Amino acid sequence: MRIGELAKKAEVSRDTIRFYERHGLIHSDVDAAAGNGYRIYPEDAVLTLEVIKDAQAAGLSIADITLIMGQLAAQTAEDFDAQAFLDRKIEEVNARMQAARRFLDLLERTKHALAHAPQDGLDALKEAGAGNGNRTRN
Amino acid sequence: MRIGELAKKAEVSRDTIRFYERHGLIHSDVDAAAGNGYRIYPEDAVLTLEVIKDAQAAGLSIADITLIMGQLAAQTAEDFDAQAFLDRKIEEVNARMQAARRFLDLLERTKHALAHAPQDGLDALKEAGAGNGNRTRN
DNA sequence: ACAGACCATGGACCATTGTCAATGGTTTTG
DNA sequence: CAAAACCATTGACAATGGTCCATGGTCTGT
Repeated sequence: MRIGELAKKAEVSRDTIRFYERHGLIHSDVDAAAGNGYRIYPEDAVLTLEVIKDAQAAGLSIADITLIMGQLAAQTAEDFDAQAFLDRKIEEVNARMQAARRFLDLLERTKHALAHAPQDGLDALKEAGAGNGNRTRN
Repeated sequence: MRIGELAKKAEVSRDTIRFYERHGLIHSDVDAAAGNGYRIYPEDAVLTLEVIKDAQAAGLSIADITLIMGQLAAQTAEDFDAQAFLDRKIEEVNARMQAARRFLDLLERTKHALAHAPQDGLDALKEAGAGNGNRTRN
């Protein structure tokens, strides 16, 4: 499909697609038959773009995602590196999710505090870390 | 405490603390007694910095965090706005966590695929979205 | 055939989130 | 007391993740 269709389906801008392509995250090839220089993207590019969104939400950089999407394909034998890399990323994402969970709790406590005692909505923030046994410190 | 101590305790750089302060995320006042222009930070700034880290991991921008940390304190009566704002942020964080969870699954499947059949570690990526009933599309 | 929508390429531009360097003063410590 | 470590302020620099613009070609509907 052409870039506009892909952009619409994946709900990203054409420019974003081109940006990702420049960074090796997705690929296309020129429509040789048509000879107009237009690029053709495979159907699964939609899926790829959605995975990229998820990866970004998980806090990974474009560079990381490129490694995962691309370098993994080119496993010549350094699967050790790939495994280690994946393990590191998995840990990172887990850590980030735990932090996000803590923050979500805080937001919710703040919201309820605000609903029940509007005069000091900051109490939840002030007592952050108390009341939830989740925090694993250092 | 002074900036260096805070930086050490919260494990961020002095410059980061100053950056946050310029953006209204944390506050200090000049040590009037000493008269040397040094700034003094309250003890709970350590906690504040940790909350900021969590919030960032949850995907919030400095501007958002500033709103939550600061504007909430100044509830003059527009608690409606504050509630709505919190609700929006809570939803955002939830969405991001779900995305992160999806991506984490993908990473783990990729890892196992790589361990068991090194010749095509990309299979997990290719079948992304299949096999996990989590995805709520559009 | 002509307007309006689409495409490519290249480079400029932007916001966000810091980091670093320069300059000059203060405190601590051996 | 002198060096090392700390502090403040200002402003430049940098990486990341896009977005926008200019230019020029192509396609599609009427």
